[in-house]
Amino acid sequence: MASKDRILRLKEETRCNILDASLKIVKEGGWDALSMRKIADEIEYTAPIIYEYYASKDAILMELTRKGFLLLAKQLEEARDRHRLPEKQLQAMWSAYWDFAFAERELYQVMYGVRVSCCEMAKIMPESEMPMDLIWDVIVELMLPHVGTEEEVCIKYYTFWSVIHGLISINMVNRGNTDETNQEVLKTAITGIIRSIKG
Amino acid sequence: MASKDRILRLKEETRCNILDASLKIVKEGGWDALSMRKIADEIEYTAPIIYEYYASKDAILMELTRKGFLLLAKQLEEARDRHRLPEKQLQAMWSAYWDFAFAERELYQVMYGVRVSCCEMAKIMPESEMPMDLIWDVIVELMLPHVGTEEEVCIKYYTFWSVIHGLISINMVNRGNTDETNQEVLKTAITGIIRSIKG
DNA sequence: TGTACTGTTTAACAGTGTTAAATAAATTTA
DNA sequence: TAAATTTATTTAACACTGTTAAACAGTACA
Repeated sequence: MASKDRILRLKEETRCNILDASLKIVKEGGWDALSMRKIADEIEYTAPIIYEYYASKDAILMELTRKGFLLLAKQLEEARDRHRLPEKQLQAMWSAYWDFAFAERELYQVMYGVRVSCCEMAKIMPESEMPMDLIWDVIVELMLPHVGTEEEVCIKYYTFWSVIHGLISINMVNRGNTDETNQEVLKTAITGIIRSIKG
Repeated sequence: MASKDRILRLKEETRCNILDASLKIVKEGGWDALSMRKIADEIEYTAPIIYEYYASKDAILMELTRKGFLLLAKQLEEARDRHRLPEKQLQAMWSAYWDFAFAERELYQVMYGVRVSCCEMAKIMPESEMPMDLIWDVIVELMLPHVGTEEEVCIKYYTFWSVIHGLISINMVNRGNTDETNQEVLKTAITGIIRSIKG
């Protein structure tokens, strides 16, 4: 009867190995490199065996996503418990959130649907800078008569873009908020930043 | 010799048809549904013909990305030209940016690497709400003694999250900013929002 | 008319997720 | 212990993916 336990333990271990192997492959070659056969190679089995443990590739991604959220929650709690005042807590928590995103970059990607540049050279594409340039100019004008340094304008620009792009991403990937909430968030953020630019 | 022109015109048209067909397929079934054979079906050719016009599938995505940036830039310009004051211009431009993202949702996705929930049920996963709950609570506490409504807290939360998630996405998908710039943007935004919460 | 060239398709390769059938190993039963 | 049954694992296959090479058709030119 103890052998039943041992077998169950072994099964649980393989289940875990599959996740570990997946993450390893992704860390080495990105999410596109992840395939059932490569996972099988890594755990020294053949592909169909994986289906004894997970119903599909999606189920594996799902489990990794779940683990990601759990880990993030844990780190947020730890950050919170390092402080007493709510404002300090919030600051520490968002800082922990930021650190998590880059320490566990692959998990964050699958958790929030951030795809790393589908066509690699999108960054070398001059057209991709046109929207930025247009808005950049208006920010510069808004700061007049003070002539902002490149760094200053850059910070303003990215603050704007982050709010908008973040809100858009969240609405696209997850269920969306109500339209009113979105507009409220946008209005609050944008007018806030504009005020901060004008001093 | 005019026939040469006609043939060139036809080629240009097919080049364009390929893009149109691609976008149509994506709008109907999402980016995963896009395949060379389906594009070929749509333009009533066989798959290898596409390689006479685009070097690879990636090249097609790239061209769509380019068109996206051009369209976005155009709409930003139009928004700007509807106003005179820089602050009004900025507001209109970001509003146009927002509208573009959802009017041309597929283009926005390929432009900025926003993948729509890889494993569809991530939203039904209770763990995915743990990080939000943790931060939610601290925001509520920060607002004390005023007891915020659900809507109020929600707006604060999403304002925070948008800034952070937006900045993270941008850094992951494109080339990153310098660390100092990131930290500056983060600090500015977070302290700003915290201040606005405390009134 | 025959030759070169261009447009287009068929066939194939290597890869993907996934499933069904075949086989090997272990366990239970007689 | 030997046979029967169950479990673990693999091989083979299907339908799909992007991509390429070879075959075929059609047009233009000599």
